[in-house]
Amino acid sequence: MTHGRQVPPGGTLFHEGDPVVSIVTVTSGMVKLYKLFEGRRQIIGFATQGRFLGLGNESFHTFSAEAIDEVEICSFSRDLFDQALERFPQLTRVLLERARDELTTAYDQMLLLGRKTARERVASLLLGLAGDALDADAHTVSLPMTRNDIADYLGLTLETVSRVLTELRKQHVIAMPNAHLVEIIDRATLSELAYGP
Amino acid sequence: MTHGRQVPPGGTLFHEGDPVVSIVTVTSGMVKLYKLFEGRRQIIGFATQGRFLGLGNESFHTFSAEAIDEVEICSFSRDLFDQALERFPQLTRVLLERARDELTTAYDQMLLLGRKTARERVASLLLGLAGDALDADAHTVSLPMTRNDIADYLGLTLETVSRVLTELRKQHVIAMPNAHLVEIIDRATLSELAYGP
DNA sequence: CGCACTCTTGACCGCACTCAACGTTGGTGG
DNA sequence: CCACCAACGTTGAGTGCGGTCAAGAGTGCG
Repeated sequence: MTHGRQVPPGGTLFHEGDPVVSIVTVTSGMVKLYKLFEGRRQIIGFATQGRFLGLGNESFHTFSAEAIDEVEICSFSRDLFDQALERFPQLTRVLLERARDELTTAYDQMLLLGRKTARERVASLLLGLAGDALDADAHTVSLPMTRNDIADYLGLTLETVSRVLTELRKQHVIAMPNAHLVEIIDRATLSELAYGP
Repeated sequence: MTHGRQVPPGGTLFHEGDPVVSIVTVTSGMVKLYKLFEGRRQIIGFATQGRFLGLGNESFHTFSAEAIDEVEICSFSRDLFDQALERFPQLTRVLLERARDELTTAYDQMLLLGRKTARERVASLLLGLAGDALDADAHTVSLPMTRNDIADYLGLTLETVSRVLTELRKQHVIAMPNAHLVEIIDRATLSELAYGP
């Protein structure tokens, strides 16, 4: 069966280790995907409109998923999904391409987590979200997640995230109309921080 | 065309950004896969026997690959690979499954890089390599790579890696017949460090 | 209004990094 | 065969970036 659903902020879609009973796609809103270890949390990605959670065919979820704001999702039962794969073999290719994309971003994130400074990490996030936006070169970036979420995504603490944002603001690299909206003022500086010269 | 080749230690298989001209699998030896940023290096994985480098169909390599010890590889031309995908559609499924596996390990590594201490990172590496070994529960782990390679894989410095290994040795968690061979003595402690209780 | 939650800012701390010296090992050529 | 050297690994001393702890300032909701 296919089936739409609303999930309120903070609502759980599934947990790591849960058996995969249905394939989920995000219709609107933002979902955080994370893993836990000894009370510590690593957010491995933020999923927005159009994103598959998982790539089908796995038995258990390898991460947890939780709504950040009001989220709409669409679920297919595994059976239906598997039937679709039988009927439209091309679909496997599409999934493979998705997997490739996710691997590429995962590798980029490993570089960030292993080798970038706090400033560079925040700059990378801002440009990453700016690029994700529908309007490709948007000057404003929305940050619906909390500072804690950002920290757990970037391998930092919420205080460090806050300090870096303040610093970038004072240096007129960004402006912040409010705590969850960033205007990119000096994209060149941000880009050099995130990706080098 | 398909085509086997030997690569000496330190030899380059390809660089990040190079166009993908052939699909490469590792036949023997160990290859390090890495990305560079501003002179810093992040090793995203070590590939051993049987591993595909890349998952076909991408235009450019997303990481560099370099031999650690004496390596044998087998390359297929892209054309041949694409033909095989046409003829044996099931192959796409196999690739998708590989991609899933690599994503799972990438997510685990993101947790490690973002949220684990130096001790926990080294313990994770040792148990990871022990699990990779053909003999599943081998209690000796081979470390053909340098301390620098290990550091760049774990998001640490070579000095920290060396210090942690020394510490684990002094605490009789491991023994080291030589610098590139580790005997696991207290697997329980190692496992608790790496994966929690 | 009051409570709870988030964000910001400050003071201090500590884990891992940096810099430096020394030890070990393996390869090379006299 | 051994002296030399370069690469790698280990260890020590000191530093600093980001973490921890704590206080205060918004902000939104019942």
